[in-house]
Amino acid sequence: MFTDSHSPTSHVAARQHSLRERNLELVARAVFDSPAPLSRADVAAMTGLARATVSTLVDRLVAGGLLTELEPVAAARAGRPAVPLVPAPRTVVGIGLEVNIDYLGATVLDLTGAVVEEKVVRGQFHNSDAVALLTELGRLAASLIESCERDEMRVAGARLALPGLVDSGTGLLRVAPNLGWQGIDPVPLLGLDPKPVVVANNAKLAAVAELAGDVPPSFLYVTANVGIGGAVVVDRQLFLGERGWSGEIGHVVIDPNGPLCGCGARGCLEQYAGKAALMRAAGMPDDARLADLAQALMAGETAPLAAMQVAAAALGSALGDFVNLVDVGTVVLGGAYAILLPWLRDEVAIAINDRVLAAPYAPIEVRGAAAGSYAAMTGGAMEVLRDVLADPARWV
Amino acid sequence: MFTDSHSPTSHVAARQHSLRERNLELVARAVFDSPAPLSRADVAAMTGLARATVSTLVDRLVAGGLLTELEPVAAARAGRPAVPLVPAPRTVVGIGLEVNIDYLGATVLDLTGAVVEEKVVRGQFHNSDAVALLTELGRLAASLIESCERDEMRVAGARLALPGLVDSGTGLLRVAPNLGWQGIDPVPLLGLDPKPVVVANNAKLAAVAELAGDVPPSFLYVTANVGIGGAVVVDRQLFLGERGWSGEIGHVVIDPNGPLCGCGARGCLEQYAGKAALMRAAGMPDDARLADLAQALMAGETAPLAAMQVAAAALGSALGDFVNLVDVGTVVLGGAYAILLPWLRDEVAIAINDRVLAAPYAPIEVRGAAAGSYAAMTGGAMEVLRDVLADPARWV
DNA sequence: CAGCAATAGTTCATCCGTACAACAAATCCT
DNA sequence: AGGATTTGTTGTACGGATGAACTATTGCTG
Repeated sequence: MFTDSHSPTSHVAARQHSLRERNLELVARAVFDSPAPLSRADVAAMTGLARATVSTLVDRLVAGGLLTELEPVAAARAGRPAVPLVPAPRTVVGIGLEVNIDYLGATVLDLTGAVVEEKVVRGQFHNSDAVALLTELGRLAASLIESCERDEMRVAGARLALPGLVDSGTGLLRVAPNLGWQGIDPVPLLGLDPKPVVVANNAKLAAVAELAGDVPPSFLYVTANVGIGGAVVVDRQLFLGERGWSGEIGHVVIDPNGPLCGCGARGCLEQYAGKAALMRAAGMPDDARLADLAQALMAGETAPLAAMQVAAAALGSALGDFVNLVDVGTVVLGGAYAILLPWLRDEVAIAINDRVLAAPYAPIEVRGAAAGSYAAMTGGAMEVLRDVLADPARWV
Repeated sequence: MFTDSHSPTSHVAARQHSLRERNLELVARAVFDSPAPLSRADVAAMTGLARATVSTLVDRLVAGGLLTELEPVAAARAGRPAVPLVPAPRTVVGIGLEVNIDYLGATVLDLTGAVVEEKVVRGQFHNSDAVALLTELGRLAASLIESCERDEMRVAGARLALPGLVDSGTGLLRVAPNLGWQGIDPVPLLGLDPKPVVVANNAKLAAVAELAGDVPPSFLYVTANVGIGGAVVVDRQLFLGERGWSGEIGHVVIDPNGPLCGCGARGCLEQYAGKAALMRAAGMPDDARLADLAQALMAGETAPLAAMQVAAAALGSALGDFVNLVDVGTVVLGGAYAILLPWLRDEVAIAINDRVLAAPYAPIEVRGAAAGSYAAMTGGAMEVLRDVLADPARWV
């Protein structure tokens, strides 16, 4: 009755071995987290481990290709110069895959966060053939993997980002309305058998990409491509929900008497702040380009400006509910919203803070996403590398 | 950049000592979780620890008063009879305190989950004096503590449940609208200095009380007293949000053109499914008793029945949004909603499942709360004991 | 009822990983 | 040049888990 959460490791017996694993992780994290390179002595001081212990752990991480020693550089003070430790470039890599409405692609990131390779194929994938596309993406990924392994990099795994409801347990794609896909098991179609591939919703992986920048540990992420996607990040960790379906903000009720939505309900957020709704309200064709809308806005055209007001108010209302329910202090606007930020930010912030009960005590900050295009691909690769860091013992 | 969450312990060096702590926890949990008493050998089999290890750990837990050995009872098979291990009664206890709109009280629970002592004082605390009430509650708690210690029980700590916005970091009560309190630091007012007291919102602690029963590991909890409170439980753990203000479902927008709410916005859930709104819609005085409403409903009176329809639809809509954002498969209705369950459950379930995008793949279950009155007090005491179990090393 | 099989719990030598202290290495300062 | 200072390494000690052997206590069987 008094038992709380069983984290993956918490119901497993702790052996001597576990100490090593945990301290390996601790040391690796210390180096990866630090803005400047650390020495063994620095790590010892930060972690509280003995210098001797840190030394053996670091040696192991270096041998395993997770860390690299730089040339010792004399400090401005007395004493033996320290050996700077940094994440190892181009040894272990993670792969991010994505199918979106107008492109598919793959990116390879190494432990330094550098893009080792990236390939993107543009197209129009509205109502597309899942088997064909995923096979193509699989081939693309396979060529990247081969290239990596030729250069003696170890591929830690891959994450596939899809714009739909993905079951986090089984990896099944329940439905991706904008692709016209449903009931698909995407992993086998990629044909990357020996490599572990995990599937997730693209908004969630895009949110992970924000963690590379200067973002608070907890935030809500909202993005618009064709649909509206959302994600919850708590303490730098994705909050997926029971089955990976959290953050579905697109169909929050704005007005029970509002326009009919594709989902069957009335007055969903998507009918106010979705891309199509936005374009229509701005007096432009549904599939107009975002750049055209931005241009019209900069030109000061009234219909587009009014459309943004409506969208911002709706978005703010939905996000206000979101914050009331989840309580995080920051909202990050990504995708199309990041581009339209100048016309959204203040209005959204006002609407949110109007609705959030706790706002008087701690106002909610609204900001734009830092990660650029292909954020989901990047975030996916990052997630793979986060897993490596969470259990470095597997890789040394 | 690839760093994920730092749980309280995860950035601390693991020493030999940590092994002991973790395995103590593991063994304690195994015994506490098991429906039937376990032997040392059973625990060893379940945890994967060696029998020798389990023996020393169990000895320590028994010596520390967390576990008790029952009389060996011969099994129906060959072999030396096992010594059954069970949670120790009346050794270590947790205290739950609560101030609510019509009562204040304290309860003492031991590790078996039994109520050791409980005291409740009824009253009308709408717009009450915080200092006086908390002083009174403190005195009441002190007498319970004294009584416990006279009987050689160790008091592990206390949780104070308040119907308002509590800052989980500092323990400050920002505002409790129905008590008429704001900007209060409640802990010093209790005057229980040496004992650690943690403050939390009462809906959240009431949700914890549900964990004693047969409830799925993740659920949303909604309760109505005067205001509407909510909580998120994920994997048997309270999800508090960044500052402890999660689950504030009472002011989710139901209709932007709806009635004006005390919070300043329009069409909040509280205006449809709050106790006062409900009574008014039923044609009864705002402060009518719940039993009267239930009786009217059982008598089949039309106005009350219609009121329930409206409330259920609103509640379902808000909960639908909630589930879309947080993704859990179960909703538990507590407080007044538990009593009104027969007139709420089906309507709420239909409304939720109408709105939840993922419902076709996994319908949302709506159920009533199992914990009775004073659920927050009970949940608070349970939380204290959960902390004991999370770190038994501190108590042996 | 004696002897054997089976199961629970304990004892002890061993292994593994961290800690501490002493030491070697490499620099700055005077 | 020599002391001070800091880094990294080496070797011994210690704490905790382990597995095998051992004791304790039962049921089963002839």
